[in-house]
Amino acid sequence: MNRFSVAPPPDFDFRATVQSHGWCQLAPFVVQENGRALGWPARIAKKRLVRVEVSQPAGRGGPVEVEIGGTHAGVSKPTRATIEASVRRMLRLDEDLSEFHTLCRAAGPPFDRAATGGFGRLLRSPTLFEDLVKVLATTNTAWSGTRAMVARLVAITDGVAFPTPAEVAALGAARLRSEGRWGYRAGYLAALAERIDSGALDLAAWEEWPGSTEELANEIRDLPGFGPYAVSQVLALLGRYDRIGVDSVFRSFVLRRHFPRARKAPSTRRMLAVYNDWGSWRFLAYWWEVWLEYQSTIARSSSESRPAKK
DNA sequence: TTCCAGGGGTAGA
DNA sequence: TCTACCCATGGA
Repeated sequence: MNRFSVAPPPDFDFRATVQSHGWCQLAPFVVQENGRALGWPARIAKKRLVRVEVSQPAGRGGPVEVEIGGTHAGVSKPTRATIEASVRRMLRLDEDLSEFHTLCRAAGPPFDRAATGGFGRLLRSPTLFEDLVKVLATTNTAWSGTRAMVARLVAITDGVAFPTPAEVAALGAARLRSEGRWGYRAGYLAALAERIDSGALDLAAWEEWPGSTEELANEIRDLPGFGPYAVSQVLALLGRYDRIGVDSVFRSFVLRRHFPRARKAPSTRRMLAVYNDWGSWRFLAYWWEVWLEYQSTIARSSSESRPAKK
């Protein structure tokens, strides 16, 4: 049996999750038209890969269908369990967003639509290591550079699936720089992989962190190359939304949306204060506004490019 | 060639 | 804690 389904929470929306941010565009993810399905090569044993594709054919609230390809034999129960765990992590099927959605309904338009649309689940990678690497690849580079760096990393290591920490560590900083073109980030990437591969850093502890966000943030901040922006992004991927990573997207968006008439850009503190009332849900409130603007941009460009009806 | 991106690091106030 | 400043590097 190479196909099974997973019951999601009633408000789960597959497309909204897949297209929640840029992750679906990064290798080795393959996204089907308009986020209908998401595929990736999954490692089920040291040397064994299968192709996994997930979708939600029945739409919001319907079952998530998981199809496993690239193998003639049926997959074993443990393999299926591994893949289901990955799918749950990536789509955040176990995350409770009811408090955020309650706040969204109370806030009125346009936030109420975040609740009805099942917004708030940011797509993750199968592993936290992969998420950390991808966050590092977003620092101080254009989005096109991020995509290229991640694609080259996959190409020069595993070639198909996202590499393990051991594979990245074995490559070393010099080749990550020369072949991966990770620039000055190459040293950070190699150090991260080595710390995990050697057992000095246990990412499993971060997934189930019992302490405060502050403590977890300090742990992440200890990674070379992870400054305030990257720490906040990782926290959001770990389900902690009380901080907003200040980057060029944040600055330009908040200036445009909340300070349209400002002669000079307000301070970072003033920009962040826009979302203070959202407390532990600041990041999702901010990202919902960004997401709405992005969706309207897409809608506008597609209606402009659509030929006029005769 | 210049400019800048989904910044990081550090010093000094 | 905040600001100013320098640094890095590939791609448009």
